[in-house]
Amino acid sequence: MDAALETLREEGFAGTTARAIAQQGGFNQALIFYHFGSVSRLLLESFRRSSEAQVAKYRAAASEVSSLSDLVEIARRLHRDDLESGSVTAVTQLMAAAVSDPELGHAILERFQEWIGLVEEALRRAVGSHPLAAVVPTREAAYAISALFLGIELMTRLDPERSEAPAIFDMMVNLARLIERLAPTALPKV
Amino acid sequence: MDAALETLREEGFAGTTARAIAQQGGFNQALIFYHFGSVSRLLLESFRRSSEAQVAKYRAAASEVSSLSDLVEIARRLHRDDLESGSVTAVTQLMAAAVSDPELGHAILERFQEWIGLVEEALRRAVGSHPLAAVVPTREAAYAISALFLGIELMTRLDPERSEAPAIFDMMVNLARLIERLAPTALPKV
DNA sequence: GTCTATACTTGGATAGAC
DNA sequence: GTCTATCCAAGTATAGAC
Repeated sequence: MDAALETLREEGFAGTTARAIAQQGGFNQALIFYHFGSVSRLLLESFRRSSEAQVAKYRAAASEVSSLSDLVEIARRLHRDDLESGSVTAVTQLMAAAVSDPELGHAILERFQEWIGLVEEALRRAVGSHPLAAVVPTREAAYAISALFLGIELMTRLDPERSEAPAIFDMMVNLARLIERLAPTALPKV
Repeated sequence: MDAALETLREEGFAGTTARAIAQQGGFNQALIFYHFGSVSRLLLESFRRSSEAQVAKYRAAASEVSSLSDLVEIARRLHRDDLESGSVTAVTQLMAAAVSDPELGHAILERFQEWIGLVEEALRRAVGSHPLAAVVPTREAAYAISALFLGIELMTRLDPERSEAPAIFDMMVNLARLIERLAPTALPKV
Protein backbone atom coordinates (compact mmCIF):
# COMPACT_ATOMS: atom_id res chain seq x y z
CA MET A 1 0.00 0.00 0.00
CA ASP A 2 2.91 2.34 0.70
CA ALA A 3 4.33 1.53 -2.71
CA ALA A 4 0.96 2.16 -4.33
CA LEU A 5 0.63 5.63 -2.82
CA GLU A 6 4.23 6.47 -3.58
CA THR A 7 3.74 5.48 -7.21
CA LEU A 8 0.52 7.48 -7.38
CA ARG A 9 2.39 10.50 -6.12
CA GLU A 10 5.40 10.13 -8.40
CA GLU A 11 3.85 8.83 -11.59
CA GLY A 12 0.26 9.97 -11.35
CA PHE A 13 -2.77 7.78 -11.82
CA ALA A 14 -2.01 6.96 -15.43
CA GLY A 15 1.42 5.67 -14.46
CA THR A 16 0.22 3.69 -11.48
CA THR A 17 0.26 0.22 -12.98
CA ALA A 18 0.77 -3.08 -11.21
CA ARG A 19 4.27 -3.28 -12.64
CA ALA A 20 5.20 0.23 -11.57
CA ILE A 21 3.91 -0.33 -8.04
CA ALA A 22 5.79 -3.62 -7.77
CA GLN A 23 9.01 -2.03 -8.92
CA GLN A 24 8.55 0.83 -6.47
CA GLY A 25 8.06 -1.62 -3.61
CA GLY A 26 10.67 -4.13 -4.73
CA PHE A 27 8.35 -7.11 -5.09
CA ASN A 28 6.63 -9.02 -7.82
CA GLN A 29 3.54 -7.64 -9.49
CA ALA A 30 1.67 -10.91 -9.14
CA LEU A 31 1.49 -10.26 -5.40
CA ILE A 32 -0.89 -7.36 -5.98
CA PHE A 33 -3.45 -9.67 -7.50
CA TYR A 34 -2.88 -12.30 -4.85
CA HIS A 35 -3.49 -9.87 -1.99
CA PHE A 36 -5.94 -7.37 -3.44
CA GLY A 37 -7.47 -8.94 -6.53
CA SER A 38 -6.90 -5.90 -8.71
CA VAL A 39 -4.95 -2.68 -8.89
CA SER A 40 -8.12 -0.67 -8.40
CA ARG A 41 -8.93 -2.41 -5.14
CA LEU A 42 -5.36 -1.95 -3.93
CA LEU A 43 -5.69 1.78 -4.51
CA LEU A 44 -9.00 1.85 -2.69
CA GLU A 45 -7.54 0.08 0.33
CA SER A 46 -4.40 2.18 0.32
CA PHE A 47 -6.44 5.34 0.23
CA ARG A 48 -8.70 4.16 3.02
CA ARG A 49 -5.78 3.36 5.28
CA SER A 50 -3.86 6.52 4.48
CA SER A 51 -6.91 8.70 4.93
CA GLU A 52 -7.67 7.18 8.32
CA ALA A 53 -4.13 7.78 9.51
CA GLN A 54 -4.15 11.37 8.27
CA VAL A 55 -7.53 12.14 9.80
CA ALA A 56 -6.38 10.73 13.13
CA LYS A 57 -3.23 12.79 12.95
CA TYR A 58 -5.02 16.04 12.22
CA ARG A 59 -8.05 15.49 14.40
CA ALA A 60 -5.90 16.12 17.44
CA ALA A 61 -4.58 19.34 15.94
CA ALA A 62 -8.05 20.44 14.83
CA SER A 63 -9.50 19.97 18.29
CA GLU A 64 -7.07 22.53 19.65
CA VAL A 65 -7.98 25.20 17.14
CA SER A 66 -9.25 28.28 18.90
CA SER A 67 -9.09 30.86 16.15
CA LEU A 68 -9.41 31.19 12.41
CA SER A 69 -5.70 31.90 12.04
CA ASP A 70 -4.95 28.67 13.94
CA LEU A 71 -6.93 26.84 11.29
CA VAL A 72 -4.98 28.49 8.47
CA GLU A 73 -1.73 27.54 10.16
CA ILE A 74 -2.80 23.91 10.33
CA ALA A 75 -3.70 24.00 6.66
CA ARG A 76 -0.30 25.46 5.91
CA ARG A 77 1.35 22.67 7.85
CA LEU A 78 -0.70 20.03 6.07
CA HIS A 79 0.29 21.55 2.76
CA ARG A 80 3.96 21.56 3.70
CA ASP A 81 3.81 17.99 4.98
CA ASP A 82 2.24 16.99 1.73
CA LEU A 83 5.03 18.35 -0.39
CA GLU A 84 7.03 15.43 0.98
CA SER A 85 4.49 12.76 1.84
CA GLY A 86 2.21 13.45 -1.11
CA SER A 87 -0.83 12.05 0.63
CA VAL A 88 -3.09 14.86 -0.54
CA THR A 89 -1.65 14.62 -4.00
CA ALA A 90 -2.73 11.01 -3.98
CA VAL A 91 -6.25 12.18 -3.17
CA THR A 92 -6.37 14.63 -6.07
CA GLN A 93 -5.06 11.95 -8.39
CA LEU A 94 -7.69 9.50 -7.22
CA MET A 95 -10.42 12.11 -7.53
CA ALA A 96 -9.42 12.82 -11.09
CA ALA A 97 -9.22 9.12 -11.81
CA ALA A 98 -12.62 8.53 -10.28
CA VAL A 99 -14.31 10.31 -13.18
CA SER A 100 -14.11 7.00 -15.01
CA ASP A 101 -14.62 4.76 -11.98
CA PRO A 102 -17.85 5.41 -10.04
CA GLU A 103 -17.03 2.87 -7.33
CA LEU A 104 -13.76 4.63 -6.61
CA GLY A 105 -15.50 7.99 -6.74
CA HIS A 106 -18.07 6.95 -4.19
CA ALA A 107 -15.44 5.63 -1.81
CA ILE A 108 -13.37 8.78 -2.05
CA LEU A 109 -16.32 11.08 -1.55
CA GLU A 110 -17.32 9.15 1.54
CA ARG A 111 -13.84 9.35 3.00
CA PHE A 112 -13.58 12.98 2.11
CA GLN A 113 -16.65 13.78 4.19
CA GLU A 114 -14.49 13.09 7.22
CA TRP A 115 -12.08 15.78 6.16
CA ILE A 116 -14.85 18.27 5.64
CA GLY A 117 -16.25 17.32 9.03
CA LEU A 118 -12.87 17.92 10.59
CA VAL A 119 -12.67 21.38 9.07
CA GLU A 120 -16.24 22.11 10.07
CA GLU A 121 -15.58 21.16 13.65
CA ALA A 122 -12.51 23.37 13.78
CA LEU A 123 -14.43 26.21 12.17
CA ARG A 124 -17.23 25.95 14.67
CA ARG A 125 -14.76 26.04 17.50
CA ALA A 126 -12.94 29.00 15.99
CA VAL A 127 -15.76 31.27 14.87
CA GLY A 128 -18.97 29.61 15.98
CA SER A 129 -20.09 32.62 17.95
CA HIS A 130 -18.80 35.18 15.47
CA PRO A 131 -21.53 37.22 13.78
CA LEU A 132 -20.11 36.16 10.41
CA ALA A 133 -21.43 32.66 11.05
CA ALA A 134 -24.91 33.91 10.19
CA VAL A 135 -23.78 34.77 6.67
CA VAL A 136 -21.30 31.97 6.22
CA PRO A 137 -22.67 28.65 7.52
CA THR A 138 -19.85 26.47 8.83
CA ARG A 139 -20.96 23.55 6.67
CA GLU A 140 -20.58 25.44 3.39
CA ALA A 141 -17.47 27.21 4.62
CA ALA A 142 -15.86 23.87 5.47
CA TYR A 143 -16.73 22.51 2.05
CA ALA A 144 -15.28 25.58 0.35
CA ILE A 145 -12.10 25.49 2.42
CA SER A 146 -11.60 21.83 1.57
CA ALA A 147 -12.14 22.54 -2.12
CA LEU A 148 -9.71 25.44 -1.97
CA PHE A 149 -7.12 23.19 -0.41
CA LEU A 150 -7.54 20.59 -3.14
CA GLY A 151 -7.25 23.24 -5.82
CA ILE A 152 -4.05 24.63 -4.32
CA GLU A 153 -2.65 21.13 -4.18
CA LEU A 154 -3.54 20.48 -7.81
CA MET A 155 -1.88 23.68 -8.97
CA THR A 156 1.16 23.28 -6.78
CA ARG A 157 1.91 19.88 -8.26
CA LEU A 158 2.01 21.36 -11.74
CA ASP A 159 5.11 23.31 -10.88
CA PRO A 160 6.18 23.06 -7.24
CA GLU A 161 9.02 25.51 -7.83
CA ARG A 162 6.79 28.34 -8.91
CA SER A 163 3.93 27.57 -6.57
CA GLU A 164 2.35 30.61 -5.01
CA ALA A 165 0.89 28.57 -2.21
CA PRO A 166 3.06 30.16 0.52
CA ALA A 167 1.83 33.61 -0.47
CA ILE A 168 -1.75 32.34 -0.40
CA PHE A 169 -1.36 31.02 3.12
CA ASP A 170 0.22 34.29 4.22
CA MET A 171 -2.69 36.18 2.77
CA MET A 172 -5.19 33.90 4.45
CA VAL A 173 -3.56 34.34 7.83
CA ASN A 174 -3.84 38.10 7.43
CA LEU A 175 -7.45 37.79 6.40
CA ALA A 176 -8.20 35.48 9.32
CA ARG A 177 -6.65 37.91 11.79
CA LEU A 178 -8.66 40.73 10.31
CA ILE A 179 -11.90 38.79 10.65
CA GLU A 180 -11.08 37.90 14.23
CA ARG A 181 -10.59 41.55 15.14
CA LEU A 182 -13.54 42.80 13.18
CA ALA A 183 -15.83 44.91 15.30
CA PRO A 184 -19.17 43.05 15.45
CA THR A 185 -21.06 46.30 15.12
CA ALA A 186 -19.39 46.94 11.80
CA LEU A 187 -21.26 44.11 10.12
CA PRO A 188 -24.18 45.31 8.04
CA LYS A 189 -27.36 43.27 7.76
CA VAL A 190 -27.56 41.03 4.71
CA MET B 1 -10.15 18.16 -30.96
CA ASP B 2 -13.81 18.25 -29.99
CA ALA B 3 -13.80 14.48 -29.76
CA ALA B 4 -10.66 14.57 -27.62
CA LEU B 5 -12.18 16.97 -25.08
CA GLU B 6 -15.44 15.09 -25.05
CA THR B 7 -13.63 11.84 -24.35
CA LEU B 8 -11.57 13.51 -21.64
CA ARG B 9 -14.76 14.68 -20.01
CA GLU B 10 -16.62 11.39 -20.25
CA GLU B 11 -13.88 8.86 -19.70
CA GLY B 12 -11.25 10.81 -17.81
CA PHE B 13 -7.61 11.01 -18.69
CA ALA B 14 -6.97 7.32 -18.18
CA GLY B 15 -9.70 6.44 -20.66
CA THR B 16 -8.67 8.99 -23.25
CA THR B 17 -6.89 6.72 -25.71
CA ALA B 18 -6.46 7.20 -29.43
CA ARG B 19 -9.04 4.52 -30.07
CA ALA B 20 -11.58 5.99 -27.66
CA ILE B 21 -11.20 9.46 -29.17
CA ALA B 22 -11.57 8.08 -32.69
CA GLN B 23 -14.73 6.21 -31.76
CA GLN B 24 -16.15 9.31 -30.09
CA GLY B 25 -15.49 11.35 -33.23
CA GLY B 26 -16.43 8.67 -35.72
CA PHE B 27 -13.11 8.49 -37.52
CA ASN B 28 -10.06 6.27 -37.64
CA GLN B 29 -7.48 6.41 -34.87
CA ALA B 30 -4.61 6.61 -37.35
CA LEU B 31 -5.77 10.12 -38.19
CA ILE B 32 -4.73 11.35 -34.76
CA PHE B 33 -1.13 10.43 -35.47
CA TYR B 34 -1.29 11.84 -38.98
CA HIS B 35 -2.55 15.22 -37.81
CA PHE B 36 -1.02 15.59 -34.36
CA GLY B 37 1.79 13.10 -34.09
CA SER B 38 0.69 11.73 -30.74
CA VAL B 39 -2.27 11.65 -28.40
CA SER B 40 -0.46 13.87 -25.96
CA ARG B 41 0.03 16.60 -28.54
CA LEU B 42 -3.59 16.35 -29.62
CA LEU B 43 -4.64 16.96 -26.03
CA LEU B 44 -2.29 19.91 -25.76
CA GLU B 45 -3.67 21.51 -28.92
CA SER B 46 -7.28 20.81 -27.93
CA PHE B 47 -6.72 22.38 -24.57
CA ARG B 48 -5.04 25.41 -26.08
CA ARG B 49 -7.90 26.03 -28.49
CA SER B 50 -10.61 25.41 -25.93
CA SER B 51 -8.92 27.60 -23.37
CA GLU B 52 -8.57 30.46 -25.83
CA ALA B 53 -12.23 30.27 -26.73
CA GLN B 54 -13.28 30.17 -23.10
CA VAL B 55 -11.05 33.05 -22.10
CA ALA B 56 -12.40 35.14 -24.97
CA LYS B 57 -15.94 34.31 -23.94
CA TYR B 58 -15.44 35.27 -20.33
CA ARG B 59 -13.14 38.20 -20.84
CA ALA B 60 -16.09 40.22 -22.06
CA ALA B 61 -18.11 39.27 -19.01
CA ALA B 62 -15.19 39.94 -16.67
CA SER B 63 -14.66 43.43 -18.07
CA GLU B 64 -18.17 44.37 -17.01
CA VAL B 65 -17.73 43.26 -13.43
CA SER B 66 -18.30 46.13 -11.08
CA SER B 67 -18.71 44.38 -7.76
CA LEU B 68 -17.57 41.29 -5.91
CA SER B 69 -20.99 39.71 -6.15
CA ASP B 70 -20.90 40.19 -9.93
CA LEU B 71 -17.73 38.13 -9.96
CA VAL B 72 -19.33 35.36 -7.93
CA GLU B 73 -22.26 35.30 -10.32
CA ILE B 74 -19.94 34.87 -13.27
CA ALA B 75 -18.21 32.05 -11.50
CA ARG B 76 -21.58 30.45 -10.84
CA ARG B 77 -22.44 30.74 -14.52
CA LEU B 78 -19.12 29.25 -15.57
CA HIS B 79 -19.70 26.37 -13.20
CA ARG B 80 -23.18 25.75 -14.55
CA ASP B 81 -21.99 25.95 -18.15
CA ASP B 82 -19.34 23.45 -17.33
CA LEU B 83 -21.76 20.86 -16.04
CA GLU B 84 -22.73 20.48 -19.69
CA SER B 85 -19.69 21.49 -21.69
CA GLY B 86 -17.15 19.98 -19.30
CA SER B 87 -14.40 22.32 -20.38
CA VAL B 88 -13.20 22.96 -16.85
CA THR B 89 -13.44 19.27 -16.10
CA ALA B 90 -11.06 18.75 -18.98
CA VAL B 91 -8.66 21.16 -17.30
CA THR B 92 -8.74 19.34 -13.98
CA GLN B 93 -8.20 16.06 -15.78
CA LEU B 94 -5.23 17.46 -17.66
CA MET B 95 -3.80 18.97 -14.51
CA ALA B 96 -3.99 15.65 -12.75
CA ALA B 97 -2.51 13.93 -15.76
CA ALA B 98 0.31 16.46 -15.96
CA VAL B 99 1.87 15.08 -12.79
CA SER B 100 3.50 12.51 -15.02
CA ASP B 101 4.01 14.74 -18.05
CA PRO B 102 6.07 17.89 -17.37
CA GLU B 103 5.61 19.27 -20.87
CA LEU B 104 1.85 19.08 -20.53
CA GLY B 105 2.10 20.56 -17.05
CA HIS B 106 4.07 23.53 -18.25
CA ALA B 107 1.64 24.24 -21.08
CA ILE B 108 -1.36 24.04 -18.78
CA LEU B 109 0.18 26.28 -16.15
CA GLU B 110 0.97 28.85 -18.80
CA ARG B 111 -2.56 28.82 -20.15
CA PHE B 112 -3.98 28.92 -16.69
CA GLN B 113 -2.16 32.16 -15.98
CA GLU B 114 -4.60 33.78 -18.36
CA TRP B 115 -7.49 32.65 -16.24
CA ILE B 116 -5.88 33.96 -13.10
CA GLY B 117 -5.19 37.23 -14.90
CA LEU B 118 -8.83 37.44 -15.89
CA VAL B 119 -9.94 36.96 -12.31
CA GLU B 120 -7.36 39.44 -11.10
CA GLU B 121 -8.55 42.07 -13.53
CA ALA B 122 -12.15 41.58 -12.47
CA LEU B 123 -11.13 41.70 -8.82
CA ARG B 124 -9.24 44.93 -9.27
CA ARG B 125 -12.21 46.48 -10.99
CA ALA B 126 -14.56 45.23 -8.28
CA VAL B 127 -12.66 45.96 -5.09
CA GLY B 128 -9.51 47.75 -6.11
CA SER B 129 -10.19 50.74 -3.95
CA HIS B 130 -11.67 48.77 -1.08
CA PRO B 131 -9.60 48.92 2.12
CA LEU B 132 -9.55 45.12 2.14
CA ALA B 133 -7.18 45.22 -0.83
CA ALA B 134 -4.38 46.18 1.54
CA VAL B 135 -4.75 42.89 3.40
CA VAL B 136 -5.73 40.74 0.43
CA PRO B 137 -3.57 41.51 -2.62
CA THR B 138 -5.54 40.96 -5.81
CA ARG B 139 -2.86 38.69 -7.23
CA GLU B 140 -3.04 36.20 -4.37
CA ALA B 141 -6.79 36.54 -4.15
CA ALA B 142 -7.15 35.75 -7.85
CA TYR B 143 -4.92 32.71 -7.45
CA ALA B 144 -6.94 31.49 -4.48
CA ILE B 145 -10.26 32.02 -6.24
CA SER B 146 -9.05 30.08 -9.26
CA ALA B 147 -7.84 27.25 -7.03
CA LEU B 148 -11.17 27.22 -5.20
CA PHE B 149 -12.98 26.96 -8.49
CA LEU B 150 -10.86 24.01 -9.59
CA GLY B 151 -11.41 22.27 -6.28
CA ILE B 152 -15.18 22.71 -6.51
CA GLU B 153 -15.07 21.33 -10.02
CA LEU B 154 -13.06 18.32 -8.92
CA MET B 155 -15.45 17.51 -6.09
CA THR B 156 -18.57 18.13 -8.14
CA ARG B 157 -17.48 15.61 -10.74
CA LEU B 158 -17.21 12.92 -8.10
CA ASP B 159 -20.94 12.98 -7.55
CA PRO B 160 -22.75 15.69 -9.50
CA GLU B 161 -26.07 14.75 -7.88
CA ARG B 162 -24.90 15.43 -4.38
CA SER B 163 -22.73 18.40 -5.20
CA GLU B 164 -22.96 21.23 -2.73
CA ALA B 165 -21.63 23.71 -5.24
CA PRO B 166 -24.90 25.69 -5.49
CA ALA B 167 -24.90 26.25 -1.74
CA ILE B 168 -21.27 27.37 -1.92
CA PHE B 169 -22.05 29.94 -4.56
CA ASP B 170 -25.02 31.19 -2.54
CA MET B 171 -22.80 31.57 0.46
CA MET B 172 -20.16 33.40 -1.54
CA VAL B 173 -22.68 35.85 -2.92
CA ASN B 174 -23.79 36.65 0.61
CA LEU B 175 -20.22 37.06 1.72
CA ALA B 176 -19.45 39.28 -1.27
CA ARG B 177 -22.43 41.52 -0.52
CA LEU B 178 -21.34 41.78 3.08
CA ILE B 179 -17.84 42.81 2.13
CA GLU B 180 -19.18 45.39 -0.31
CA ARG B 181 -21.26 47.02 2.41
CA LEU B 182 -18.62 46.79 5.07
CA ALA B 183 -18.00 50.13 6.72
CA PRO B 184 -14.38 51.08 5.91
CA THR B 185 -13.88 52.43 9.38
CA ALA B 186 -14.71 49.05 10.84
CA LEU B 187 -11.52 47.51 9.51
CA PRO B 188 -8.84 47.14 12.17
CA LYS B 189 -5.18 47.58 11.36
CA VAL B 190 -3.31 44.35 10.65
C1' DG C 1 3.46 -16.00 0.33
C1' DT C 2 6.46 -15.09 -3.29
C1' DC C 3 8.40 -16.07 -7.47
C1' DT C 4 8.64 -17.25 -12.89
C1' DA C 5 6.31 -17.86 -16.90
C1' DT C 6 2.82 -16.95 -19.76
C1' DA C 7 -1.94 -16.04 -21.74
C1' DC C 8 -4.57 -12.44 -23.17
C1' DT C 9 -5.91 -7.57 -24.04
C1' DT C 10 -5.32 -2.97 -25.12
C1' DG C 11 -2.94 1.02 -26.66
C1' DG C 12 0.60 3.80 -29.41
C1' DA C 13 2.35 4.17 -33.66
C1' DT C 14 3.58 3.16 -38.66
C1' DA C 15 3.17 1.29 -43.60
C1' DG C 16 0.83 1.27 -47.45
C1' DA C 17 -3.59 0.94 -50.30
C1' DC C 18 -7.00 4.01 -51.94
C1' DG D 1 -6.60 12.77 -46.01
C1' DT D 2 -8.62 8.65 -44.66
C1' DC D 3 -8.76 3.95 -44.34
C1' DT D 4 -7.04 -1.19 -43.31
C1' DA D 5 -3.65 -3.93 -41.59
C1' DT D 6 -0.17 -4.70 -38.66
C1' DC D 7 3.83 -4.31 -35.34
C1' DC D 8 5.33 -3.69 -30.92
C1' DA D 9 5.18 -2.36 -26.15
C1' DA D 10 2.90 -2.47 -21.93
C1' DG D 11 -0.85 -3.69 -19.07
C1' DT D 12 -3.98 -7.11 -16.31
C1' DA D 13 -4.44 -11.35 -14.65
C1' DT D 14 -3.67 -16.41 -13.89
C1' DA D 15 -1.17 -21.01 -13.40
C1' DG D 16 2.00 -23.39 -11.23
C1' DA D 17 6.80 -24.14 -9.17
C1' DC D 18 9.05 -23.29 -4.92
